[in-house]
Amino acid sequence: MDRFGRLGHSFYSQPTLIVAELLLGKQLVKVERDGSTLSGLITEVESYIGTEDLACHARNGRTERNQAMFGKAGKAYVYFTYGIHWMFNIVTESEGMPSAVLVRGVTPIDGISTMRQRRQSNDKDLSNGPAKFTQAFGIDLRWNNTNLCDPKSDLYINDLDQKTPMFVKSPRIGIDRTPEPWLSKPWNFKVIG
DNA sequence: GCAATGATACAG
DNA sequence: TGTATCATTGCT
Repeated sequence: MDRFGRLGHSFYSQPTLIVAELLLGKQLVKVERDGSTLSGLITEVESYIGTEDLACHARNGRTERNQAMFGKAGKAYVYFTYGIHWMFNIVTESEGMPSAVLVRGVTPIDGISTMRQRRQSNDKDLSNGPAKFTQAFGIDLRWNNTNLCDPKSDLYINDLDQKTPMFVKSPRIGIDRTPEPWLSKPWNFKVIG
């Protein structure tokens, strides 16, 4: 599982759009308390870049909710929204520059039976959305600020040493009230097929 | 097309 | 302290 190695801080500290593109096709892994493993290949990501980006949660500066984004690259920023859903982001750039990549979908690889238990859906809808994915993987506030680079952390991303798959760029999803030019920035990357 | 469901942010 | 909003999902 860990054969190709966990991605480290130097990977995540690259410019956000670079990290976002390179994350496509990488293997997101979570080790459960019982020792079993959940994993999936990242299929869709979205970038939120700094205080200038008016769609980014850090647009109004640091708050209790978004403080993880101001931390080191490679840490998780997890937040609750719509009263129901958890969202999982990976912090990018240098410390103090609040930017992150939202994981919006993965293709399940390991632990599919666990994902089926946690979600009541057909296999197609197991993890093909930002909150579907966190529910399938059991990710919530407890993973906020988790350092994905730490060899001891139960959540990390594995470099499979594969070429970045073909993908399309689109405007970001669900940010309708964001003013231009940020509304139209093609910062949603989605693998084709 | 819209309800669910509650934390967050900001106005007053 | 009140309330509009929300980086969504699932059902009608």
